[in-house]
Amino acid sequence: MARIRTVPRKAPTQQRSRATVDAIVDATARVLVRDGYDALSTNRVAREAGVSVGSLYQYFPGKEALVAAVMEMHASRMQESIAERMRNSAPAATPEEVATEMIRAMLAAQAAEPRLHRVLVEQVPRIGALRRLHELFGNYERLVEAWLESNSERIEVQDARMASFVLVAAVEGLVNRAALDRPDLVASGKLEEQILRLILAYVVPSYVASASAEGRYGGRPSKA
Amino acid sequence: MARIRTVPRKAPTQQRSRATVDAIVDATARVLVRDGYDALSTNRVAREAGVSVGSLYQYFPGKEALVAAVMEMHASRMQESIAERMRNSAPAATPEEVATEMIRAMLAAQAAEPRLHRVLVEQVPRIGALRRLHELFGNYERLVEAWLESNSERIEVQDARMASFVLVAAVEGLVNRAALDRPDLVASGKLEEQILRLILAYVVPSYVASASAEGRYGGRPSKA
Amino acid sequence: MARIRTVPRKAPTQQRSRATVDAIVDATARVLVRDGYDALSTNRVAREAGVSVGSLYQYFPGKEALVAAVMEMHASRMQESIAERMRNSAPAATPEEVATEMIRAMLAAQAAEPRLHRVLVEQVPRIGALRRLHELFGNYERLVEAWLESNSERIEVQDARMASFVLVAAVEGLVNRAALDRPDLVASGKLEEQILRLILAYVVPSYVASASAEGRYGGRPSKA
Amino acid sequence: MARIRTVPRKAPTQQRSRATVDAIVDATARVLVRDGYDALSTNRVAREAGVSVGSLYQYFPGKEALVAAVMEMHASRMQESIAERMRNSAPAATPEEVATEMIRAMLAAQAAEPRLHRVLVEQVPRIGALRRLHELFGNYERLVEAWLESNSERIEVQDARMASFVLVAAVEGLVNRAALDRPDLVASGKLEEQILRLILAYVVPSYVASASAEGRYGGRPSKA
DNA sequence: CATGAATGAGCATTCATTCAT
DNA sequence: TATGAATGAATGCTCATTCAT
Repeated sequence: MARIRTVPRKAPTQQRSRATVDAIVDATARVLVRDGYDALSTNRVAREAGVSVGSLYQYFPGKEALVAAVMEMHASRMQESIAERMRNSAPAATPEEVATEMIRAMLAAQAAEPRLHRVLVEQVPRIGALRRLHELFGNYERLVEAWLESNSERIEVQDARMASFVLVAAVEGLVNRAALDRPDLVASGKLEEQILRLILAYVVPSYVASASAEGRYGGRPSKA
Repeated sequence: MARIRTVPRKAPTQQRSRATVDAIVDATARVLVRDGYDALSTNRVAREAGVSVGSLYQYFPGKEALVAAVMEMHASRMQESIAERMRNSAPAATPEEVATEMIRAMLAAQAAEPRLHRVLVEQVPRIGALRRLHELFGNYERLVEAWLESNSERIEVQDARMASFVLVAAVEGLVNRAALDRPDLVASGKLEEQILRLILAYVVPSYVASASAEGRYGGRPSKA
Repeated sequence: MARIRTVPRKAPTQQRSRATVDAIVDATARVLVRDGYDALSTNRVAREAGVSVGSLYQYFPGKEALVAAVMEMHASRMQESIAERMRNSAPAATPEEVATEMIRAMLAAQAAEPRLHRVLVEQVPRIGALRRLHELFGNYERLVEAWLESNSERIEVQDARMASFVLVAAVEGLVNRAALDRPDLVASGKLEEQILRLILAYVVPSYVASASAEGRYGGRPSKA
Repeated sequence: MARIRTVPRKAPTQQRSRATVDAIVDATARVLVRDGYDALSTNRVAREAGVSVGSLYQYFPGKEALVAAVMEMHASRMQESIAERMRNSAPAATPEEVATEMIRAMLAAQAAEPRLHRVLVEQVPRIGALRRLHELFGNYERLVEAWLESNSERIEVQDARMASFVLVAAVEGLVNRAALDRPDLVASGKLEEQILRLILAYVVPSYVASASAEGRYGGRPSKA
């Protein structure tokens, strides 16, 4: 497979070109959502953007670069959305509250542009364009890791790094699958509840053990 | 996008036909592994199979159908591999043993043809052929649900159906991500251990709470 | 500059494809003559040949290969034309007669398809396609060299190899220029006469010296 | 092929314009040498010249005009170089000396910018721009004709006009072919020697006849 | 005059698909 | 049934040229 450049050819300096680039990126997102990755072509995007192919190639060396730009845009927005939420959350909070906040952030970030997110995750082949999304998940992992370590005295896992990978990967898969197959769980808030249980049980089993016994987190109320 | 048929045009009845079809499917798998989904074309597959394009079209209506057939083959083998394992496991076993067995089956199924599996998971989501894999996971869910219900007296979850969805989705995401980004965790067996902890902690927190205190499942040994 | 293949992709086996290939080569020659090398494109040739682009690409990997095929055809015909003439010439002949025969062969070969020859020589860039023509001239040189050596006792040059290069290159240039700028000289037979003088004077000055004094070869009749 | 203008759109009057035009022509020559005729594009030349495409089009109507300008420049320099040499040569000289001087001038003119010359001769014939070079050779012919006539009493040809055509065309072909295929002959000076023999033998066979017998001009020393 | 963003016709090339043999 | 020659729509991409700023 030939090396593929995903870097924009040149930075648009004038105002007019800035608008062109934006129109192209937006058009790419639209085509991606409407027709899917395989049906996306430079000519189609150009037409959709109301721009000539030539102009498109002035800024993007090809299909991959277009998708990479959309990916970048989407990842930035998700990132920002999450950062925003974290900033606004109470400074001193229980692990449970922090975890809840993170899960909600993750769900909200995906919920902003659900169809675009779906296409991006589902259809974009594992090319360079996904790197940006990997970074994003990497950031997540580090956030989770930090959270685990800052609560080390109450946490019951040894390897915080591995644990953060396990958690983020599991939650990611769960959220994506749910978005596809069980939107009802997302809407009803049950997904959130169950993810919370999954996470907390993994991290502090003893805590959930007692909470579950009281019927929280979808646990079975103890008979006694 | 035009409606795409992924169903074989006719079932091969004679023996020679059967051999032709097999040769084509095998060739597709080979091309898929060697060159990737994008480089796959009907002409190339036909050449690889030592068959004329015309013959190929006699049995498969197009590219998608080829990949679907490979997917079907792969999913069947995974299914069979798992069923086999489950049949061979002891009839009366602890939840822990059953869960371990299921996780191992899942990992083993993927490990059988790792490169094909990777291509299928990475590149094929773009087309509808992934549905077959989803079915497979649907089967999983029912298996897990049955397991949960047959152990209902010891299980600490209320809604077995939802729990099975949560578990399978989480594990699926985890296994796929790990296969792509952390093969080391798979190889070392740590992934298996952590998945086990994730599952059991979710299902029977109290059980893990005590086990974790003893240092099992990557838990932190209690100081006492 | 990327490596360019000029080799046909596959040999046509069936009768139908043989006709297709011929149609393509003929169309290439026609386009070459009518529109020139730069205006030649695969699509245009295909249209001219009444064939689809796809068919063209089945046999020729690109523009260069098309031109190479035409070149091959033309060179073969020239070669054959020359060989024919040489075979038919008297076995025992004076150097003068042999030289005359060779010059006539060269002129006749070019005269067969003058416009195609002109385009080929003038416009085709120095790519692989010209190699065939170089071979042809190489053959000429060897022919001339052999002639020089077989007449060594009367010939007044030392290095037959270099002399043959000088002769062929000079005559080639002369013939081409004359074909372009002085067709009158070609038609009147004066070019032939002058080339003969040029060659013979170079090879056996003493011979021409006396002949020229008698007014042959465009020489000035001696006053005496 | 559409009619192509190769004439500059307007003559640059101001000094700044003059500099711009020079920069463009120089850039064209550089691109021609570095990348060849096919890779030459107006945008590329503009970039190379540090000028905007718009400015380029202010002075040159297109790609062909650029090359024509370079050709013009190159031809002028060759012309000048030759005139210079002729002026500096001794007024009363033998035909041999004059011929030698002319050949040297021709070779030297080509040698001044060998790579540019090569590109121009090899790749540019395709467009009309070569006409300028033909003019140059026309000038040569007139020079040679004059020389022949001023030595009419010693020259052994009748038609000086035709003879000059024959000589210039033959030498042109020889020099070009040698530049492409036998640079060794050029470097060693043997080409010069052979051209001299070719010319003189054609013009004054009797002279060469005796000289050749003494082993000059690559002749075979007479046994006696 | 200079700039460079924008244009779009046109080119090379591929590939799913058909159908005469 | 099998073959493979033929098709042509569609894709990625370039570049000469224009024109608003």
